[in-house]
Amino acid sequence: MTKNNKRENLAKLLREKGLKPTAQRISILGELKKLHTHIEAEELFYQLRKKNFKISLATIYRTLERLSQKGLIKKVNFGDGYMRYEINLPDVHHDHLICEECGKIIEFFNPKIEGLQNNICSEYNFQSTHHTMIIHGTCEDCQKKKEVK
Amino acid sequence: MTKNNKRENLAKLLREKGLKPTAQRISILGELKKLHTHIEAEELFYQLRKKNFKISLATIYRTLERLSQKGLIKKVNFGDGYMRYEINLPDVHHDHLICEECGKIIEFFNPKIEGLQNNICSEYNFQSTHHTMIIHGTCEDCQKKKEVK
DNA sequence: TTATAATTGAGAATGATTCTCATTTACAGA
DNA sequence: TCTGTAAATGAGAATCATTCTCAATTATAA
Repeated sequence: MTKNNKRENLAKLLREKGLKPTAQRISILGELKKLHTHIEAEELFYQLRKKNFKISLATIYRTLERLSQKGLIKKVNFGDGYMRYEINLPDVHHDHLICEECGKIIEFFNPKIEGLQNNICSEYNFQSTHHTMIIHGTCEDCQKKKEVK
Repeated sequence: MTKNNKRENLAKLLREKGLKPTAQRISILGELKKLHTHIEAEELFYQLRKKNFKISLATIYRTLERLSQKGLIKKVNFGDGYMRYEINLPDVHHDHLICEECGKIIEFFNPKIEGLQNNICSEYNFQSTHHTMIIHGTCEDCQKKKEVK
C-alpha cells in the first residue's frame, strides 16, 4: 500500500466517525496504528516532531481525547501519573501485568475473564462499556535478579 | 471499647508496622477504619478538620502514602484524576464497577477472578502482589433514567 | 471561490500531589 | 524525669501532566 493510500484510509476512518481528517489527526492515528502498543502523550509528541510533523502538545491531547471518545483508540491508566493511549482493535482486547521493579508492562488476554465480567454485570444490572484489569507484582526477570542478590 | 482503647489499638497497629504512632497518623487511620470505603485526600482533610483535628494536607498525603506502603490501607485509582484510599481488610478484597453517568462506585467480589489471576500469573511466571479491576459502564438507575427520556 | 464553523498553536492556567525547610514531637538512653 | 536526636509535621512554594484561552488557520458546504 502506498503512503497516499494509507493516508486516505485513515482519512476515511476519521470521516466515518464524524471527525474532520486533518493532517494532525491523520499523523496521530497513523503513528498509533504503527506502534500498536501504548504510548504517553508527550512521548507521542516527540516521536511526531522527530519525523518533522508540525503539531502542538495541546492538539495531541485534544486529538487523543476525541479519538478515544470515538472508540478509535483506548485510554489506559496504569496509575503512575500519566495516561497512555493505544490503537483500539476491537477484537483484540487485552489486560496488563505491570512489574513494580522495572516498570515492564506485559499484555495478556483471558477469555474467561470476559465471561466473568458478564456474570458480574448481570448480577448488578450494570451495562458495561469496557473494563481494565491490572495485576501488579514482579516479573520473571526481576525475580531472578532478586534471587541472585 | 473506650475512645482511649481504640487509640491504643491504632497506635499498636502503627508500631507493629514500624511507624511512630503520632496523633495525625492515628486520626487518619481511625477515620479510614470508621469509613471502610474509599475517600480522596482532600475530602479526608476536610473531614478531619471539621472534627477539630489539626493536620495539614501535606501530612495527609505523606501519611496515606506510608500507610499504603505498609499495607494498612489501599490506594485505588479510578482514572478520574485523583487517588482514593481505603482501609485494607486483607480477607475482604473487592473490585469496582464505576457508572460513567453518575459516578457511583459499586464494590463487588468474585472468587473466580482471583483464581484466574493465579492462572495468568503462573503462565507468565509473574509474582503478583495485588490487582485492580474496574468495569466501566452505566448503573441500573441511570439506565432507567435514560429509558424515560 | 467564499463563508463559516471546526481545528490548531502557543503559551497561560489549573489542580492534584510532592517538595522544602524551619519547627515540633516521640522516645531511647542517662 | 530530663535530654538529645532522628523522625514527623505545617505552611506554603514547586512540580508537572493536562486543560483552557483566544487569535490564526483550515476543511468543506454552498
